[in-house]
Amino acid sequence: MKKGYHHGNLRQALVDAALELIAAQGPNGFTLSEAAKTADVTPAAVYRHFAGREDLIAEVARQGFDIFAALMEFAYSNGQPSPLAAFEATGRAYLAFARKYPGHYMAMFESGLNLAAHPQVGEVAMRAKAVQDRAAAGLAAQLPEGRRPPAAMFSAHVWAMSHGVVELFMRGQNRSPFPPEDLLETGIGIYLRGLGLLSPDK
Amino acid sequence: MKKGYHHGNLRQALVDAALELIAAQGPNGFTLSEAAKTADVTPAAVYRHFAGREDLIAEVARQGFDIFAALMEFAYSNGQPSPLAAFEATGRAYLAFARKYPGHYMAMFESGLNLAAHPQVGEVAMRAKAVQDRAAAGLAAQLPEGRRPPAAMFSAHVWAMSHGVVELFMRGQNRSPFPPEDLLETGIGIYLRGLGLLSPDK
DNA sequence: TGTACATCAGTGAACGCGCGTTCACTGATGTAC
DNA sequence: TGTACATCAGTGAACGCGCGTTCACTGATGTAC
Repeated sequence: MKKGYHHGNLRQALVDAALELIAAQGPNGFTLSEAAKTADVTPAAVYRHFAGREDLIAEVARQGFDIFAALMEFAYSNGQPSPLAAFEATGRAYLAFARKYPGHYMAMFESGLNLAAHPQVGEVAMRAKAVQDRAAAGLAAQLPEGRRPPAAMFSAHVWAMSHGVVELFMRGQNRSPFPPEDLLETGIGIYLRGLGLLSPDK
Repeated sequence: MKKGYHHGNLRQALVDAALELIAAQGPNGFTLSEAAKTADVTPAAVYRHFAGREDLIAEVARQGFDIFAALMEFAYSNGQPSPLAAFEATGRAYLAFARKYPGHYMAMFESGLNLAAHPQVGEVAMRAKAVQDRAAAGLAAQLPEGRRPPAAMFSAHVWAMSHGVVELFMRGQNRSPFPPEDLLETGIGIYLRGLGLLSPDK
């Protein structure tokens, strides 16, 4: 990390501080002042780099969606080696992201950030969502037309279960005898079998 | 509503005020002072009925779990007329509760309330969870033993999808072409088909 | 029924606190000559 | 290379605010005689 002007990379240092605080205390426990203190800087210094508190959270979320989109792209890898394998990989990537980047995840999905008020964030979020949709559509295309659910519905189901597993069993105080990763893997497996995309005896 | 002593039912009036504020501004937007003001009372008056801010939220959550448990009991109705019908009814009840009692739902699942620190709340929460588990177990019992997933896993899957649908598509800013109720109904339907509990051609 | 008294729900003022934000400033860095 | 100057990242003090909580109080209600 190069030390440039006074602090060097204060902007990113503040984002990192916010991430740490959000991960530790939740998206609403974090304060601008505390982030500044964590970065060894006066609260006023924050305003050289961000319009205010909300703008800082938005940047955290934006970086999160960016990483998330890249991870999903990588997992999906254009549907290779098969639509099914690619789809399952995105499911695993979702949970891996939530586990590895808890601060980002909370800023993205639990901070109540208004995406419409931050178009640049919304744009990156859309990019990530597009990967999920593509993965779902690719898999749905394997079904005979008559019994093919709309890809948007398909995608929503899987997203809902993924998000639910994260919120309830990875973040929350709810205990399950099964690790979140296993829960999601088996849950999606059963769901795909219901769609006829997995053989019933697997 | 009887007017008893000075205010009458200030305790419940405060709970109701909190519910209104939580539903409007989220579980962390609510403040003790604002709740007092909404109930036309000085903030200090709150301390005649609650130990503090957290205790008030806990009571909101407790009442929520109470209503929730009753609703689930009613929907389940001891597995009548059939395990499948009863199970599906609990799924619908979950979403109906989230829609009809948003303030309660948020206090219960989004406030970050520490259940361990409020044993009486945890107890009622457990009671609600027990209904879900019973519904899942009853349905799982219909499967041949070899291909029967643990009821706890089964239950977790459905809970995760339900919670995910609420958070993403009922509360959140995410749009789906399908109403949350339809999303959950179809999602659970496909899942049950995957378990072999619904015929594949329904 | 009427009076004196006890209770205790709610008041009003005050507290210390940390918050987000502003502003004039200062002093380290980069640049022109 | 050295000096004078411009830039602008971060400082330090101050602000108004609403928060949760405390405390001595008051006055409406319930009760004993």
